[in-house]
Amino acid sequence: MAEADWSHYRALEAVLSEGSLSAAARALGLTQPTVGRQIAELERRLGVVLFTRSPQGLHPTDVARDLRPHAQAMAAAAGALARAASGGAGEARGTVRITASEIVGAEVLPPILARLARAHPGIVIEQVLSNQAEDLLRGAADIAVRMVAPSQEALTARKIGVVRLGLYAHRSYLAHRPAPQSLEEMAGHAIVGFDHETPFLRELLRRLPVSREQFTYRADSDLAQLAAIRAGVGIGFIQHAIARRDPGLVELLAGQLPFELGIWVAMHEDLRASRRMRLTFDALAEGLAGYLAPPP
Amino acid sequence: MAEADWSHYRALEAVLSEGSLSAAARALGLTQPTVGRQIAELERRLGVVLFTRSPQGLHPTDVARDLRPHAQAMAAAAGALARAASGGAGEARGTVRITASEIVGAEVLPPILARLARAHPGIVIEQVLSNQAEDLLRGAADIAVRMVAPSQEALTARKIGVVRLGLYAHRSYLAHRPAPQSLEEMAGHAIVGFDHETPFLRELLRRLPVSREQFTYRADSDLAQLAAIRAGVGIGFIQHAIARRDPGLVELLAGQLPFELGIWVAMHEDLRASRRMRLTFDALAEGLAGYLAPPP
DNA sequence: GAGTTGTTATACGTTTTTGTATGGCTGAGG
DNA sequence: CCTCAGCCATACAAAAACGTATAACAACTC
Repeated sequence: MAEADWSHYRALEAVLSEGSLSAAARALGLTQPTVGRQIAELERRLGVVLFTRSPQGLHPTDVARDLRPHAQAMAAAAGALARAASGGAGEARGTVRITASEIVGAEVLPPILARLARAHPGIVIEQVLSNQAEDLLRGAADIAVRMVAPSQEALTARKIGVVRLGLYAHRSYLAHRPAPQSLEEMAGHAIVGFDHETPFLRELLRRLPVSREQFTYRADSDLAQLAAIRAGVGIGFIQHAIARRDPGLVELLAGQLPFELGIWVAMHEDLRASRRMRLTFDALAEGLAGYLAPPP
Repeated sequence: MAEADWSHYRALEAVLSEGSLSAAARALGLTQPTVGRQIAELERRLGVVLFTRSPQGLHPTDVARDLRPHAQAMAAAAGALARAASGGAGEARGTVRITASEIVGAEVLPPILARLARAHPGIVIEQVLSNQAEDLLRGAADIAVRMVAPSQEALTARKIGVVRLGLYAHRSYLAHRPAPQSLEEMAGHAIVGFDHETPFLRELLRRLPVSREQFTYRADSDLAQLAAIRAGVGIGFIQHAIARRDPGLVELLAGQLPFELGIWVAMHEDLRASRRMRLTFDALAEGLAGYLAPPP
């Protein structure tokens, strides 16, 4: 089996991600004929048809779909390598890629990262906001802030504490609908919730007398949900510390529905050797601990 | 940060593995000036010094050492990609890479794989014999036979059963030393054991009244240990099913020291879509079950 | 239906990369 | 001490890859 050029794998990954030769060429800083030739050469080397050509783009074959996770793993590793090289091990300089949930990344981390940036101007932060936790080992990110315990080995993880959640609605919603006074009264209300099944959602449905049909607003994006609650679309869960910032939000059934999630910071243990990784890890742990501490 | 050519990463991985530009060039099927230029270009792009040149080869800097795991991750993913492309998903054809311990790979698997090869001549088997279990997710192997429960997510694992171990020595050893009749009499004997600390070794030391100093023969290779016991060097643990094949081996303290290990077959769940992967997985599971079943 | 924007495919000149052929250097073995 | 085998660096010609320009086609907008 003739080992193919790794550059061709990169072209494959780009075409699979972007959906066409032209788009992949733009993403890679190359031209469309070049990417087209690389794909053709790769097909020749592998002895496999990867795409069916069409004027509105390429259509990946089953084989190409099978190859995609491997190509993405290569891309993740390549990114991790470039980041690792972006600063000497002993310097507070270089790039650090952080993954966190959308809520945490947009509502909680910014002030923490701002302090870090002031203290260490040489550190460049890249944020990846997603609810998928799968990618620390693959190198898609260096440090993760997660609401589930990191189960994987070879990870340095620290549990920071727990975030408490409560049910909230905006005044504008409560102007039309009386606030529920008990769990039972939730039955008729509009609820802002998730589109896809998640462990969090299953736990929620187990404890609340609501049905899926009551989720009158659904969005995969937690930030969109938060915005929807703030806009008065319906009732939903918000972290207390975030809800407190908006005086228009009213807590419902206070104390009747205790809900909390653990919060962890994790990174690959190999990265402890790097000063900027340790600094960022510690800044996140310390900053999140301050966020969790109840206000005076 | 100018994204570097992935081919240069490949050159970096090869130079780190092989130790010199010339050796890397041979491994890659290129020439020494080419690899040298690629490394120089990579250093320029990353803005980092990777190697200190010397007449007896290159010496990697600290930075290069930090980059190595990422480069290896890329190499593993590239290999997995090439294997995935080596046969259509629906065909019993292509390459499958199996990792197992040395003992299992050399003593147990061959007949199982021989049956598989007869039934499906299109499947090409690559074996990696090592005691490190870390590499299924990274793509360094497709299927693993392991003596520890696979803890990682995204893995399809099946527990086959348990292998029972016993203490054995060869007749030629017992000709000079009387066979121990109790655990206490083990104290003076020569023991064939492991060089490095392993979970297995710690468990062993906990249960046996022996000290590290009694390990008169140490080897990291389990196969070397097995050969040493067969040659009469000393006493050691062997799987019953393997020991039974050599009439010169005598079991010691039979029944007094029950020792067993679970055995699992695992692969990444993405690979279930491939027919040759499923076939190999099932052949391993079935063959190992037959190996574990006690003879009539 | 004409025009715009998207796509892939092909032809050709140029740039870049690669290989071959060197030379110089160090360390091991006779 | 000398030779030999390993290594890296450099010079130059050959080969491969790249970009530009262009054609052909589909879909969507006006």
